Amino acid sequence: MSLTYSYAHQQGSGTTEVVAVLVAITNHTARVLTVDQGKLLPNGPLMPLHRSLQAGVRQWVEEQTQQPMGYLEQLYTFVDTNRRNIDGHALVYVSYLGLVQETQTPQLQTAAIWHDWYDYFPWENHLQGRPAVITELIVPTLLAWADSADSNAIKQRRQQRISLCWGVDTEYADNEWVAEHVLLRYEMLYEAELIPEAPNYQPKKLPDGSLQALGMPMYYDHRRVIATAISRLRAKIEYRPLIFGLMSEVFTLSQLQQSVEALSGVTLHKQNFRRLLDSQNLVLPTGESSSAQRGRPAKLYRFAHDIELQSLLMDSKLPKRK
Amino acid sequence: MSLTYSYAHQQGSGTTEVVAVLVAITNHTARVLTVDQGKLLPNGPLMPLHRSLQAGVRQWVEEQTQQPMGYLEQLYTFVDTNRRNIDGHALVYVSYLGLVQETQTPQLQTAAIWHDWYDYFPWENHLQGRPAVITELIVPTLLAWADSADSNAIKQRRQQRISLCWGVDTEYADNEWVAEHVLLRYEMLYEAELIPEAPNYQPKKLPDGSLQALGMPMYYDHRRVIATAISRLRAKIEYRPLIFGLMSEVFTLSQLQQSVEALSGVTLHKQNFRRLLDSQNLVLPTGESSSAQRGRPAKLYRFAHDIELQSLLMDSKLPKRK
DNA sequence: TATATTTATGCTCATTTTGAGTGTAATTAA
DNA sequence: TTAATTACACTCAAAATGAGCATAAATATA
Repeated sequence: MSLTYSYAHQQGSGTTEVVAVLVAITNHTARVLTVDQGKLLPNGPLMPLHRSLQAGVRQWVEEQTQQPMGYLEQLYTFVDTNRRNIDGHALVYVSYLGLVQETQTPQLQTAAIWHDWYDYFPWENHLQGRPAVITELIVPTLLAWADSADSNAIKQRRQQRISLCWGVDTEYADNEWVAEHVLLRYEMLYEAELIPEAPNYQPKKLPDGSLQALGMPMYYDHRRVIATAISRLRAKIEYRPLIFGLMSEVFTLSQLQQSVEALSGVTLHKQNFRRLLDSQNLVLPTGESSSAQRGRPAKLYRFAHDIELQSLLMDSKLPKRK
Repeated sequence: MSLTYSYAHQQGSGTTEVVAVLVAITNHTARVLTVDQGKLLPNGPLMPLHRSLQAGVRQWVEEQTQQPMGYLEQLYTFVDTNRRNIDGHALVYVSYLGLVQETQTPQLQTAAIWHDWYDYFPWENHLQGRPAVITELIVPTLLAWADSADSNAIKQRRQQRISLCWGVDTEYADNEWVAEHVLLRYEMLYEAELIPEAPNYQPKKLPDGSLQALGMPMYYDHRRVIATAISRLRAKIEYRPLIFGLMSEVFTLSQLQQSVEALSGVTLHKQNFRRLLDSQNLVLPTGESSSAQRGRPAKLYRFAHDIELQSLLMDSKLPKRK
C-alpha cells in the first residue's frame, strides 16, 4: 500500500514548496543529504518574504541542515494533487540540485543525515561491474511485466524500453548501459510497480527480497527527485566542469577521477581522462605533491577558474527587480 | 520605464500559473504563438481540477489558441514577486515548450497570433550572415557598459562574457558564435539595461534606433521564457530527434534541413547533415518523390518511429496516481 | 638490501567522427 | 537544346576517441 509512504503535512494558504537534493562526495562515495530518517529531502514552503526560489531553497536548507551551499540549479517542478492547501489548490514543489564541497561537510547538529545515493538506487552503481540485481531480479521481473501486457504492441514497446534502459543485448536489440538514464530507469520500475512508491505496489506479487534489493523508498516522490538530480548531474558533467563544485580547493588527478566515477557509477580510462582535462585547460598544477600513502606521490592541482567561467556554470541569476 | 511592461492581472487565491511557448515552422520560419498583440504568451492559472501541470497547460493553450499540441516539455519555473495573491504569496509560473506540426497550424479564430521568433530576437538569426545589429549596436554598447564598471575585475569579467556570448575575436579572446546561448545573451542585454524589460531601462541613454533594432518587448518576463525555449530547443535538437515534432508526416530531406536551420539560426552543411541522418536511421524513404518546383525531384521520407522512441522523446509521464 | 607492489604519468596506434569539399543525376525554364 | 536548379553519391584530410604499452617514483615485504 502506498499509504505507508504518504506523510501528513500541514498546509497553510501557500501552495509552493522547494525541495533540495544536496550532493557531496566523501570517501569516493556520492551522498545526498536527507532529513527524517532518510525518508525525505530537505524542503520547506516558499514564503512571501523570499525574494526568489533560490533564496527560499538556501534559507530552508541552511535552517534544516546547517550546510553551506555553493552551486545551485533548478531541476524540475512537480505537482502533488494528494496534498492541497485550505483552498483546495494542489501543492507545487520546485526541486533544486545543490553541490557541497567535500571539506565543508562537517558534523551535522541536526536530524539531517548524509546517505550514499546508491542506497536508494543500488542498480546504478556499476563500479564493481554490473550489479547482480539487474540480471537476477529487475530484468526478469520487467520481462514478465512486458509479457503481461494487454496488446502485442504494448508488449513489444515494453521490451524495447527494457533493452534501452537496462542495456540488454538480446536477439532483437543490442543496447549499452547509459549512465545518465537514471530517471528513465526509475520511472520504469515505478510504472511496473516494483517499488513501494508505486500506487498499486503489491509486494506479494514480487520475488522474495525485492524490497531489500531495490533500494530504500522515500515519502512522496522524493526518490524520483533524486533520480532527476543524478540524471542531470551525470549528463551535465560531460560538458560542464560541475565536478569542481564538489572538490576541495586542491586535489590530485586521481581524486578528481574517482569523484567523477562516484557520480557516473562507471569506471573511466585514466589516461584518456587526463588527456581530456588538459586539452580543456581545466586544471592548474600547484607545484606541490601529495604525501602519498602508497606508490608514487601525485601532483596537486586546482581548478583553473577563470572566475567568469564559474559564474557561467551557475544558473544565471536575475538581477533583482526593483 | 518598465511599468509600461507591467500588466494588471487578477489574482485569486491561487499562486501558480502555467505559460507555454508553442513553436511551429511555417515557410522555413520558426514561429511562436502569442496572445495580447504579441505581448504575452498563452497562460493561465493552475486550478484544483487540473490533475497535472501538463493538463493545465494543455487546457489553457487549447482554450486560448485552439491549437492541438503534440510534444510538450517543462522548461523552467519562475517567481514574480511583483504579482501576489490576496494572501501575499508571490506568483509562481511554470513554463513549457510545446511543438506544433506544420500542417496543424490553420486559421486562428482567436486573438492568438503566430510571430516569427526572430521578431523578438533579431540578433539570433544568422542565416544571412551575422546580423549588423550585433557589430554595430550591441557589442559597442556592451563594451561601453563594461567600461563603466566600478572595479577593474568586474570590467574584465564583463569583457570576457561579451566575447563568449557574442562570438567576438579580439586581442584577448577568440570565441565563436554558439547558437544555443540564447538565454545568456538575452540576460546580458537585460542586465546591461539595453531592453525595455530591464528594471532601469533608460532609452535616452541608448543609441538612436535601439528600441527598434533590439526586437519586440513583452510583458513580464515572457521574452525571457521564449529565450529559454529557444536555448533548450537549439541544444536538444543536437542529440534528440525533436525536429520531427515540427514536421508534417512526409517531407524531403531539404525541408527537414531547412527546418533545423530555422531553429538553430545557422546554415548547415548539406552532405554532412544527410550522413548524420542515415547513420542514425532516423528517416525512412516512402518510395515516392515530391513534385518538384524546379530542379530534380526530391525523395520523400518519414520519421522512422519506432513508436517507443517517440515516447522516449517525451517528457516522461507519471502514471496517474489513483 | 633487494624485489614485488602500488600509484602516477608519458606516449603510441588504430578507429571513429567530423568538416569540407568534388562530381554526377534528374528535373524545369527559356 | 541549353542553362539553371535541385538532389544526391562519393572522397579525403583533420580531429577526437578508445584502448593499450612503457616508464617513474614511491611503499611494503621477503
